[in-house]
Amino acid sequence: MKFKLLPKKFYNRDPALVAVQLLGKLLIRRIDKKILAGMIVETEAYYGKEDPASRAYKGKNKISELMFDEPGRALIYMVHANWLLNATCLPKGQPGAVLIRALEPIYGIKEMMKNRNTNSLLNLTNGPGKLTKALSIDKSLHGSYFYKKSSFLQIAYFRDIEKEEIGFSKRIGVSKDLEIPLRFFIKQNKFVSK
DNA sequence: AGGAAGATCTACT
DNA sequence: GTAGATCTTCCTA
Repeated sequence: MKFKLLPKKFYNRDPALVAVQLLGKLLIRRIDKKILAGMIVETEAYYGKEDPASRAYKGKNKISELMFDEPGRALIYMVHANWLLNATCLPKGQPGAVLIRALEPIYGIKEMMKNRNTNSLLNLTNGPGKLTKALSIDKSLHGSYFYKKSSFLQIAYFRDIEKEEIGFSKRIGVSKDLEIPLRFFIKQNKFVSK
């Protein structure tokens, strides 16, 4: 299977814009010669010092460091016993990231079910911690380049999403959110978390 | 060395 | 709808 990967410059923009445009794209996890992949159906945007919910709110630390790095890299860290997957945005020096919150499973569904130890398709990847487990994503993939052919973690073009299909709301599970909605999802998709 | 926090998940009512 | 479990990183001493 051949996929056209998103170029680096795709990520070199405002996180909210990248978050919207990541909807309908394919997240690919390569393991040996197998692939596990799902369509991105839900995202959230995070900023820097003006965003109290951001890891980069208080400047750099080991986790947020990568948010200041070049765009198009995988930022992975643990919260509440779950690995969360983000894509870095904005040019080097400016912090920004998009959290991938939910996928619609496309390839390797059997394998994902094994990883998650469940038979329920609907509950396979409908949450940030669930999708990382389903695709066996962990700290070892931290810093991967989404746009490189050699990466084990990639994002490719898949489906076009119309403006009318996109819904938005405030971010979920965030104690101090901003006033503007920064969560984006595909309306009427069954795999969006509630 | 120890404790607290955190962008969650599951199971239960 | 909510309580409890779970684990890694960071902060303070």
